[in-house]
Amino acid sequence: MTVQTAIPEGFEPLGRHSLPDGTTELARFLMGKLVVRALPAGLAAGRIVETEAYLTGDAASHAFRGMTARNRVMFGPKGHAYVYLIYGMYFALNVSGAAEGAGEAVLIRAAEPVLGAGAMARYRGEVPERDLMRGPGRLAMALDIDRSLDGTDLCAAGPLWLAGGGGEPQEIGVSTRIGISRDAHRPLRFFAKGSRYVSGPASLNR
DNA sequence: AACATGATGATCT
DNA sequence: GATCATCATGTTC
Repeated sequence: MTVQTAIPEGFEPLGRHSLPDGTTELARFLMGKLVVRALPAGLAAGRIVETEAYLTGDAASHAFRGMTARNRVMFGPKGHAYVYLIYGMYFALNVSGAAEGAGEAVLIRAAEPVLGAGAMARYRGEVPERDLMRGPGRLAMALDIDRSLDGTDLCAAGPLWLAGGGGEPQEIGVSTRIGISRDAHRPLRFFAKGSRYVSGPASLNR
């Protein structure tokens, strides 16, 4: 009989077949799902409350000028982690979304801590619980995510994966994306209306 | 609540 | 050499 770390009910990895085709659909689908991380101190998880889609032909996308060493995961099979360094100090977690061969991904911008907030504080410091995962850089810090997790299969129990979540359905708002200049008008950001755990200016979150 | 600024380094032109 | 899919801290309203 195999002994294995127990995964609590509801935190089991999503099957890849359950991920919708289409990266914009994936960005909507991931709202309310869980990001789960196996940390030395135990499992940590957050309920996703904010995502952004980066699509083919999208000048704001890292894949706009084709595949490079950095963005290669965006061109691989869906449901894998694309992790990159931004502004020289922070990491950001994306989920690859396109059919194999095209380069698309969903940026996970913010989440509501649901498990292991104490473990997250080890990497985030003494900040309000609300701010643990509010923003892509903060979320990556809270879950100790860096480039070593680039390419991780998010549909399998490992260091990092996606789970079903559940809980109350969220009302989803749509807005322009944050922090970009090219193709900035496109309505490709999704957020949980009324959630305190969403990042960005209040004016975008209505 | 809104805005300004500095930190800091890989990546690509 | 310019450009960032950001954050923390500061100032001003």
